[in-house]
Amino acid sequence: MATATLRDVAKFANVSEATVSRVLNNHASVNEVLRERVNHAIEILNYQPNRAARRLRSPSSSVIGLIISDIENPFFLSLIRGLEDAAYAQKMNVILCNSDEDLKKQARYLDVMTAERVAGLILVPSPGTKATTLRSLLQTGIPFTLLDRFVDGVDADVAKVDNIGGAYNAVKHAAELGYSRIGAVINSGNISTGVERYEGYVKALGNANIPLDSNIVKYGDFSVESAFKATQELISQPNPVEAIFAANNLMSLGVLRALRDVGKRVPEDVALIGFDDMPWLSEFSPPLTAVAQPSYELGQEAIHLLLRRIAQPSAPTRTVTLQTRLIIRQSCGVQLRRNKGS
Amino acid sequence: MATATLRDVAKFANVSEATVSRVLNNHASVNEVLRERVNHAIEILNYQPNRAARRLRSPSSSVIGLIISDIENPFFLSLIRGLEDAAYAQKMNVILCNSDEDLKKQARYLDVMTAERVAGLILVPSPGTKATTLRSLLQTGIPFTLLDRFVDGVDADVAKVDNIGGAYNAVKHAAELGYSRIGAVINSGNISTGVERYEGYVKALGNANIPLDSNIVKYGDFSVESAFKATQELISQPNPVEAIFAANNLMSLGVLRALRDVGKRVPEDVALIGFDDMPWLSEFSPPLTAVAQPSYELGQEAIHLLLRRIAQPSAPTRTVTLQTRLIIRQSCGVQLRRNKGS
DNA sequence: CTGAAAGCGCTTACAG
DNA sequence: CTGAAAGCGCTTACAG
Repeated sequence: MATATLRDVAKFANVSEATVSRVLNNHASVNEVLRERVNHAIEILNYQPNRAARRLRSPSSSVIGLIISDIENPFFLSLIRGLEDAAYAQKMNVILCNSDEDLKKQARYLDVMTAERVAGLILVPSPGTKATTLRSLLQTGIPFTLLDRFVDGVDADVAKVDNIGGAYNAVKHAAELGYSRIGAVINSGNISTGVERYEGYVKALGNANIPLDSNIVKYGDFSVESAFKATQELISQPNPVEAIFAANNLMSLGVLRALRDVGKRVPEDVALIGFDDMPWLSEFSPPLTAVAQPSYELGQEAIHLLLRRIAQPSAPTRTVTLQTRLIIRQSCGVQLRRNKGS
Repeated sequence: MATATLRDVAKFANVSEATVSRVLNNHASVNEVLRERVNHAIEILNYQPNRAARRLRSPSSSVIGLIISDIENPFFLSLIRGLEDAAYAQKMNVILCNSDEDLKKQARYLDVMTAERVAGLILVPSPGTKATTLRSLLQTGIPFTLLDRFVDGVDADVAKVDNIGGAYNAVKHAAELGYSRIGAVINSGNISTGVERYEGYVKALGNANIPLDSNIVKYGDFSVESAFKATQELISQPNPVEAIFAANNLMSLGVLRALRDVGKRVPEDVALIGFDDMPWLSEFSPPLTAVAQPSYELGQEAIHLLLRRIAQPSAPTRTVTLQTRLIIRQSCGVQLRRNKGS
């Protein structure tokens, strides 16, 4: 069943193609009779405008491209949702790709999106994304904003979270609970979130007059497995840690499992504070203390930045930083420590 | 910075547009010298082919559209991953939209996708999707397959899971543990998964000679909140339930919370068996017994079905049904019951 | 208010 | 092996 074209509709309705196009786009005043005839023809022929053709003529598109770095990471779930809701409110559609934290896939999807001539692009850059990559994206002229992570040396809009402050508060809380051997399991430094969360960790230690011991800072990628391994190394240190700061949700899970694996209880033997809250963390045993990110709002903010950029291509770029919130549950050992204190 | 066009490249390289196109598409033998010149020009001008224009001429596309019904539901995470991996292996790109279990959004994204002229479409139909909607999709001639859920009266390829069997095994397990008052919290009947899981529930009760009591079957949508409410109704019944079967992951969470809310312990007071496993269910307190779906494989299967359909548009449609697996942890009360038995 | 015509950026027979 | 030309399905000045 070959799809009908605008020309078919025009013939069927016995009008010019221009008229059909006008009806389609709700243009100016088209005679009511003709409009009816055209709409009738559209219905009969089951006509679907070809967006490719349309875009060729008038490059304004209603679709926003979103490249997420890891669709399997629950952190992105409500972020995507917030982003979509904000887009929807502006009558924009969003299409989503998953780069899988992989530079090659990211490059491919960047190509797909630019070739699709989306109206704008929102990118969560994969680890190791080069400034040059983004600069040549800039060259294509398609408006884009960076989400969650930024890349040094690229002048672009960024919607992110205060990672330094979030990590700082988490580790500060641990210090206030009386822990002084506080280890960290962090995603490695080729991405801004890892760098910043480490910075917050260091800052909090300094503030609490706890010396930084690089032996109890271990790195991984974003995965459960890498955190599992990192934790194994961490706890095999001669001088045992009392608490662990895990730099993201999946890594918290890895830490938890590694601890369990060797029979360490949380928080009795080792306390745990994670970054990223998830809806089901309170159902965990123990309920996990974590730094909650305003992910829904972050998604919304990305849309706002992008829309502003589309409207004013040469306005100065801006970075919007949203605050995090520490949600204290059981894994940090509050209860334990309070009891001890009293 | 206006993006360069193929014509610009042709001029710059001092060749015809046809030649540039041939180089771009790795066509037949182009003189090595010209090829070099063209490639050089492409580099210099930072040329990006306009996919819209290309598609207008030769409608074969390398992108597959995926419409997910709820991006916030973790069930879809590894499903998407499997789907993408399979697509990637075939050099196809997938773009994703979220219909949010909403018929209006679904219609909109269906439009976006068909207008984009994607090579094929994979759809997780939202509740209440009409057969007529899908039939007119069929009319457009764009190949599509249904994923996870099917719609009666539509002759299309379907990749799904054995929901009846999965629910049956879950409830059978409960019965074997000695529970006879087994309630259910199920997503309502306007979508195939809900219908089938209910069917499995009924079948298992029948098999165990437990009379079906419609007072302890409560309905909701897919959300935590709806399951929370449904559970409140359920446990306010005069004759209390001993176990609850929850028809999906988010609903399990809702059941758990509602039970906690009134101080009921799981599994001591009420046992719980859910549908859908999640990577972190074993970290729950108690670890949740659940029906695991092979979601990664399900995603892969959808791609295979679609690719076959694209290759052979008029081949008979098929339904591929994957088996589930019951993962027994603590929430069903195995331990409890075993101890009691011994 | 409506139509004829040009053109968006490509690809592909058709000649040569 | 290469180029001139037609055309994919639309939209938008330009006339009238």
